[in-house]
Amino acid sequence: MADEGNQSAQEASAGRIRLTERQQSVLSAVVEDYVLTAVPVGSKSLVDRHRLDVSSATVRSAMAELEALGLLTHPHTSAGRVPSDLGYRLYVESLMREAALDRVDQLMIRHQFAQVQLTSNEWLRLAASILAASTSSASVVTPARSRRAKFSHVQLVELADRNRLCVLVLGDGNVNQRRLDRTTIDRLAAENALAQEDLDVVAATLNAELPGLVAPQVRRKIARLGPVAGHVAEVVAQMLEEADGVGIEEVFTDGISNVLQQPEFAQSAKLRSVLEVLRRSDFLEQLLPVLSRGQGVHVIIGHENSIDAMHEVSLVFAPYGEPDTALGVLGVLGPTRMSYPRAIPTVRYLATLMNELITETHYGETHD
Amino acid sequence: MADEGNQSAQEASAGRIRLTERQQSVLSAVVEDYVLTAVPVGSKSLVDRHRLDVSSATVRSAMAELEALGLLTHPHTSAGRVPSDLGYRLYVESLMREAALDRVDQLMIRHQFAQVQLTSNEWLRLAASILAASTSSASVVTPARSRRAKFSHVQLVELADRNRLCVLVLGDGNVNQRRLDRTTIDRLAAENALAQEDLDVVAATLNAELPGLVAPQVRRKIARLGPVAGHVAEVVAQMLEEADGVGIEEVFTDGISNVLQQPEFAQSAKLRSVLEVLRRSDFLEQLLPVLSRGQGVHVIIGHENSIDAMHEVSLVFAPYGEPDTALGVLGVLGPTRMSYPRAIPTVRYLATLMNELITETHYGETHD
DNA sequence: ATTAGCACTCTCGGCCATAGAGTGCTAACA
DNA sequence: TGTTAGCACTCTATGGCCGAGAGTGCTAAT
Repeated sequence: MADEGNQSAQEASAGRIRLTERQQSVLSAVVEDYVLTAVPVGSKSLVDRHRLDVSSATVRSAMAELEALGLLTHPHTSAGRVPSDLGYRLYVESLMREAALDRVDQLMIRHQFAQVQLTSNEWLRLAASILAASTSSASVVTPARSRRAKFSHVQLVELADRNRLCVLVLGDGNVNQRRLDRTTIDRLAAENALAQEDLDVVAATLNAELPGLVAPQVRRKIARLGPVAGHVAEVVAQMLEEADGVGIEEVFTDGISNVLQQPEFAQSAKLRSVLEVLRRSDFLEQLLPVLSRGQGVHVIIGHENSIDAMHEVSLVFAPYGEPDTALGVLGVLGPTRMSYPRAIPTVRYLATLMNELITETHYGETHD
Repeated sequence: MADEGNQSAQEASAGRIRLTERQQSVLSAVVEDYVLTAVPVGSKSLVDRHRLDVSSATVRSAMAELEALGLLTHPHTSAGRVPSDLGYRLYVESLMREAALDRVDQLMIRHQFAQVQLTSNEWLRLAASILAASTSSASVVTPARSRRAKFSHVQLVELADRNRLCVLVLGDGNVNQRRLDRTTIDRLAAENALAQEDLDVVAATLNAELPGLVAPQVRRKIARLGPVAGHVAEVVAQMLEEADGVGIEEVFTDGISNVLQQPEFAQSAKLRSVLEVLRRSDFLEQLLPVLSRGQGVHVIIGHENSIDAMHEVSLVFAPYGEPDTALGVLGVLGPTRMSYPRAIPTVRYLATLMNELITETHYGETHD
């Protein structure tokens, strides 16, 4: 029930597997115990913890069946059972009872956003921080960006000396800035257009001509804008092109130390490669196909991930924003042995919350 | 010779210690070997590596003397010697032969900055990335910020629906943005001033009245600006106040996995607390006193750091920018066993480079 | 279908012995 | 007097060994 895209190429399907009542409850119990303790769980301790009214022998045979189905594994002959990636998958898809996020948690989260008037970057930072804290995992949040940046507004600002700043507001509400380069400055100087008043005139021209346009359209207009405005429009076009290419380098991360804490990453070498990937763009490209699969929370467990370095971790994340205007991703990264029943509702809630913030949907002060 | 602020309260002084020629070369050799191998270095292997034309017994006695002075330590009776924090300090201050950064490295770094037209945030990101890569440590870069944010320019932008964006350019060239809150929007709506033309008028008013002012001065002017402009000025004042309080939450970090790689952090628990500190503001407060001590590279080794979690790491960093207008910090964080002869020139070079970028000093295309 | 019983397997911790690295000391030496 | 060779000593690291404990899988009984 957790996932709407469960038949995808990369999220292995556990759809075909039919389990008996008993197998289901044993698998659930194993997953839950293992998530909690990080220790392979044996038949004896299982019946102790979960008041199953059967003997350990019965559980043992159920475990053997589950292992034959590829849902559990055996670290070694005389150890307890550990869920396999497929086991987690089945658990997430059909065993886990998923509830909406706790009312109290919802309020607490919402409260933090209401607390301060934040700029959009700080929303992202806050979202990352909340995700990390309330799932005890690492979190990742990307800004919501339009796939094709549109011009909305430009402003040119006089700074000290010969420095002039170009502030560009995009159609999705994001703001980019860049200092004008020397050759552009020279051009402006040649036309005697370095003073703030002159800059305002240039900006006004662009603001009249360019709104709604994407980079190539701006480029096509450059010739018609005259030498000065045209030169600035060139800069604007460059900025739009850059904005198109990205959404990647601006990733907000938090809670890495939460993951370091987990016993499976005690010998830090494993996490190292994961961090490496997190920092680089590869990993977001990995998420892109999922974005196209639309709304909802997506779960990628261990080896389901196409990136080798990510074979020991799971991702729970969701897109937010609106596909046509501005789209971002947020989610958490933890060991495969993470608490999916906790992570999934949290990610879902944060995604809807960010949706609201982005579209400013909360007309009234509805605090729930 | 490395440090201009070596007599500070927190950087323990090794100034009083006089060493014989032999002691000096032994200490240097121990530090250099240990930095390289991470293994306690014994008298025998020392004479082998560094063609010292003395016997191991001689080295042994020198080592014993250095240990008595508190410059070397003994993990246990029959292990080799390891430099103490004080040992590193002495090495850094007077033994290490410090050269400027390699010409080739300088060019490579400069080339990367010249490569693309970057926005200022991407400069910071790039600086962090370069620092991390070329010192194999974690790096930290904060944006250059004025301690008192000054108003320079504001722009109000119409977005979709009832969303209006306030873009504020500060005196130091930084740009902040914020979506106008509901009550401000209502106020504008009441005065029928939601259209872009009306917004431009409001912005023009503010741009005429506020340039150069800091937050409290803006507050004092609010009453005189009329209902609409006054309300926006209120928002501007808030934004200025926030900008005053910070410089902290915006920290660019890179290369954490470099540090994870080091054997001393193999069992990740140690690094965890360091990361925790890095993420939080405490650590920058720690650096603030150093900023006031002025230009130059500063080194804080292990226990010299007042933060407990940092007792196993060293910091090498430098301020950049101009004290009065915009000031930032950049540097690296690594195990105390880091290569100071590599880190110090690199940090120094990056600081001067960022200085140039910030003041746009490179008038010509001087590529060296 | 479930369970009790049992033999079997494997890990983990402790223990011991050994090898090796390195020290500190002392006595000889230049 | 500073340097060196030699030597006894100490401590770690490694590997082998053993026993305890946990857990399984199988079988026979219910």
